[in-house]
Amino acid sequence: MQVTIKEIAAAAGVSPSTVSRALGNKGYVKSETMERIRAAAAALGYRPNALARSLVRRKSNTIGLIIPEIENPFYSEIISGVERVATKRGYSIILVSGYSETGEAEVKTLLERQVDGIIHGGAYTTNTTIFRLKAEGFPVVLLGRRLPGVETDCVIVNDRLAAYQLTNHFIKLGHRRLGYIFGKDESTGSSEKFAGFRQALADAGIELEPQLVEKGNLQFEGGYRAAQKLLALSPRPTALIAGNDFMALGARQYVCEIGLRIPADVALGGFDDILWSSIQGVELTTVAVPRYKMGAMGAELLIKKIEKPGQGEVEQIVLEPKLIIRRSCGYQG
Amino acid sequence: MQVTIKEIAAAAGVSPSTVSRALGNKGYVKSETMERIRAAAAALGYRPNALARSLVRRKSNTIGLIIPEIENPFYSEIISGVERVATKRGYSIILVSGYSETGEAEVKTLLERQVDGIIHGGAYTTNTTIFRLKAEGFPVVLLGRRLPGVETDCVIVNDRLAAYQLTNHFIKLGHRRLGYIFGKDESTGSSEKFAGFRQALADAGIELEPQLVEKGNLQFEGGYRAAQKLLALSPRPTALIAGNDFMALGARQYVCEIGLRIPADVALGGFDDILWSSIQGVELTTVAVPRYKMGAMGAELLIKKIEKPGQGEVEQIVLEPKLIIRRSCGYQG
DNA sequence: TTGTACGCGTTATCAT
DNA sequence: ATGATAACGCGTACAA
Repeated sequence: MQVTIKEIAAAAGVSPSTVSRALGNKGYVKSETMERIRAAAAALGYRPNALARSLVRRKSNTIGLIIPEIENPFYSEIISGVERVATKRGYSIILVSGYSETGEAEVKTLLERQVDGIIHGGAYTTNTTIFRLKAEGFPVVLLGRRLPGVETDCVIVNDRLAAYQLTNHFIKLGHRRLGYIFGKDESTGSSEKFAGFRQALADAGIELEPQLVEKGNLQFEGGYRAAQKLLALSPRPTALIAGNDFMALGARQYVCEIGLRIPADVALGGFDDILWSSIQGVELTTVAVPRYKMGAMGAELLIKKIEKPGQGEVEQIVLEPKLIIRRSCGYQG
Repeated sequence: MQVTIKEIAAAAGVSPSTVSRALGNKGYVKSETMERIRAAAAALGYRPNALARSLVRRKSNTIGLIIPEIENPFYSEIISGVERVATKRGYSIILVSGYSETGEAEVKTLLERQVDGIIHGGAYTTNTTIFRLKAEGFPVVLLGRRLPGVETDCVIVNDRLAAYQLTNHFIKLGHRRLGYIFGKDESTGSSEKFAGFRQALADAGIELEPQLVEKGNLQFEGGYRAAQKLLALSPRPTALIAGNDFMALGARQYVCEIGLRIPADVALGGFDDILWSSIQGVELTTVAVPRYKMGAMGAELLIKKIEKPGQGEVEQIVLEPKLIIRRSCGYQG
């Protein structure tokens, strides 16, 4: 059975409200009775009921974390960052996966559980639920992506710049026929990267042929299939750039299977700098995304919005990407 | 402002309790008033307050998930499995990381939040908190490891068998001088695997030299350093087996760096079959651990314990490992 | 079939 | 410095 504040009151010979004050060190309470209460609480093994507390305080100290595809290790560090900061600031996190496009059900659950705010780890542009929340003034922070048309608080990376730098690097290495593996229409990150890619080509006076762009859906499989199509073209592209490392590795898989060599026959680039990309033999040139930091700053931002509501200029934190040059692009340091 | 059951009652011209019954379809309620209430609720945008509900029901429909090192992608799929099942069964999950050895603080938070049960994704043998919980009859399910001395509900893999099969495979390929990279003392999984390793050697009449065993702490770095030491021995071991793929990849990194070839100069084996292990060029021979399934079954088991308490024979679900033979062991299919 | 009254465990307000 | 009281939002036994 649960030990409640009442039983402590009885044991210590005081009223429940005094116990509440003593344990929460609010208001005045004589240090002597304080002791008695503390002792009784310890003796009985008292554990405050956060539910009851949240109910009366109208604040749960809980934040909802929506992650699309939890099984995708890309999100591991994001979750870690969020968790660490949240814990430090006294918040617990309720984790849900965002498989559905609108996120209707997930958000509903979170709101019913009275979360104080929501962090969304990969909202699609089709997500109207987030839109509504924002309109109601409910604290929401987006990670990695924005919702076009709505100014929402978010922590993102400068995807366009990232893509520009990466593409530019390949161009400088002499590549003029670059295949591009696009992510997903509904993700602003994908569009931003593509924009950066095009810009780099344009600045170098290279015309982009439409058939050099394939969609990969952000998955390993998608990268594999996209590479299949791109490498069937003639003349073959001399380099492939994928919208994330996952797809780049999928492409790599295909390239290896048909016996081509990276980077001799096909150079390869990606985005994110997931752990795989660095290991011997893979050594993928990519753009590092500070995932842990993104999660951590997202949590900081959300908590700030929760605790200082109203004075809400929208904050959009833009992290700078970092080009990581490895063997797959053919560059010899 | 929150829309409560009272406001619906007022809008529909009934009492709060009637609304409660209508929305929860308990007890009798005329279908006509039912309609009125439903309509009012929808019109006002009613959202039940799970906190209040949990308080009175004395059940939160929430489970705590403790994961050591969330940023370790090994746990991604476990989390995914737990999340999926929990959601389907109407439970939310509160995620905490288990950095501290005893897990004292994490568990305290979870209990205060009134979780109905706890899933622990990697309890160390030093964890006395879990021990206490179990003693109190609180629903707890362990994943991947057991606590020696206490019979707890858990979902594990047959680590000993896994190690036996893997080692045996190497022995059959002709290796007699095997280096072993041990995980972590506090993890029963590590000890079990080591036991399987030794057994395989013994059955083959190979004596185990102590210096052929190094500790790797389950991390990439640890694997790297262990390989450093093991490969400095002379004669050099012809094969290395690591307690998990992470360490195996660390070892691989070192092997590559000093210019040795896998498997020609050194064969390599691991455990877990994480995604990396399968990619071209790595192709690590390993033993697959069904992580998603482990999480999913763990959640099923815990919910079962929560909903049918008392009739508690301890259930220990043992999943069978699966040997995955790839290039790194030198076997030519 | 519906309403009344109370309790879940806690905190906050206002007396004392 | 402490205690009585009400309230947070909901569920339920009991009465009507």
